Amino acid sequence: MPSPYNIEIQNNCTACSRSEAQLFCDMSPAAMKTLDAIKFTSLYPKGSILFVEGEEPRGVFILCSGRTKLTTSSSEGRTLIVKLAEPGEVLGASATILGTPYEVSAETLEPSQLNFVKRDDFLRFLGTHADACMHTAQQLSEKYQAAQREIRSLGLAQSTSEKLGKLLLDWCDRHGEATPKGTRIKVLLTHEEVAQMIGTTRETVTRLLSDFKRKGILEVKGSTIVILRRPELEKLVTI
Amino acid sequence: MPSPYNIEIQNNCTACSRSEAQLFCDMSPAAMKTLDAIKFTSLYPKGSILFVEGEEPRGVFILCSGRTKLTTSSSEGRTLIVKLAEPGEVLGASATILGTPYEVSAETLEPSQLNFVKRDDFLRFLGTHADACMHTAQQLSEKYQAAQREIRSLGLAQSTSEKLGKLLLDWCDRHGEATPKGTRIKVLLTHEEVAQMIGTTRETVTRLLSDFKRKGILEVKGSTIVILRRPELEKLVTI
DNA sequence: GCGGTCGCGTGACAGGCGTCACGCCGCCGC
DNA sequence: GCGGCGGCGTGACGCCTGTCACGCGACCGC
Repeated sequence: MPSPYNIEIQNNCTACSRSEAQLFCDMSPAAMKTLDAIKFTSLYPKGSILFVEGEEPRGVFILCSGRTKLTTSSSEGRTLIVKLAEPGEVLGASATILGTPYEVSAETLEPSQLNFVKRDDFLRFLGTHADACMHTAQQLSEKYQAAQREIRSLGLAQSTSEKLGKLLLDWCDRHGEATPKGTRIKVLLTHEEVAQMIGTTRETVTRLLSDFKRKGILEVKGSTIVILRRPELEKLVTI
Repeated sequence: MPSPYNIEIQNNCTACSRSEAQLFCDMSPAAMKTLDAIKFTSLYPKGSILFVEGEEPRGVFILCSGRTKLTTSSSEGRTLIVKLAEPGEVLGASATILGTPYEVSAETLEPSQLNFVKRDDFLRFLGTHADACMHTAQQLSEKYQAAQREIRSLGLAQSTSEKLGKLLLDWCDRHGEATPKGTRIKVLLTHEEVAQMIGTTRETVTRLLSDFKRKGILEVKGSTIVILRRPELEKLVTI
């Protein structure tokens, strides 16, 4: 069956093939059944805004497929990309659990499938399914540790090139494809967005990438980057 | 009974007077009883190191009294103070839950009472007491949100004066005492440590505080600061 | 009393990077 | 084809702030 946005819809968590891999998709059959009953599955086009920083928490979004960027903005309009969320992650959990406003905004970067669970349903779900609660605690622990790494990177880096280098190394490790020449990564973000990930400006990102090219550390072809000399890059990143 | 370090020991969580106020100290009687059975209460002098970034997780520390600083360090020896933990907080929970290395180091800033719970005991405790698991999820949510605020502050601030201003306003709201002249806060950190909280150097902190004094925004007497013109300070902080 | 240590204040200097400005290229709709 | 637009490349300039250096006062142990 053809579906909008060209992605395959998975309507049934119990039968979802991602079960083994993803943290939140790996629970007892009873919990899965309850989750199936209270969730609302939807497809969102690229650029959909799931929730906005400061809103009262309506509930959680479970990311099934696609990628979502989590951002926070200053009153002057500067934006920081806090995290790129990937399938299996739960978005808005902390705000939903505590009843405090969403602390970040969430926007899909690609056409994505998400399961929405209303706040009341989610809290009742956690209260009645011990393993779901435990899974949520694990998810929150991971989110906390990821945030901690972000703090390290933002707070301890000596220079912007260090931050950019670290980001590239991160992407290599998580999405890189090995090639004879080096590791290839596909950057689906604009320079502007890369800048927002490391708290700098577009111009600086452009200049640093040119620097790296000039030094023979990497190669840029359209939206793909090939890291030619990883050791050189690692030398720059001492965090 | 006189105790070491001049603080009052509370050996019994069930009878602890902090019960109502603190998140983790407010659970069902059954859970409290179990917690009492598995915890080890100790007093630590100022400067005690509870755990170090990178260590395998031995378990969690529940902070009963005193303050603890959580830090992370770069390979070059630069240190960032990630958070000042206060009574009622659980330290090391995320690492303990996930079985990953502690992501920060913890060191007491004052003589402190802590309850230690071994990893196995803690995990079993969460598995068998639904409300304890829920409380932990709430704790983790709070820690995550605090980390998120830290990211905002580090990543979106335009200048160091903005970060210092924000820190001072934070302290005012949380520990400030109103006086006729303004809000008085007691800074129990050295300039060096303040610098480590906002990712800058001691000299810059000294200079900025002098600036603020010169502008009549605040007054420094030893380790106490009186904020005289809060609106001025808020104008500097636009995050 | 006195040397050592620790925390604070301040000056000089260099350079990284944010800001502004402009030009180029590829893509899209009409 | 062509105008508009979004994304990228690059130059000039200036400020913030990190770095190094030195001095001063407070406190402590001997």
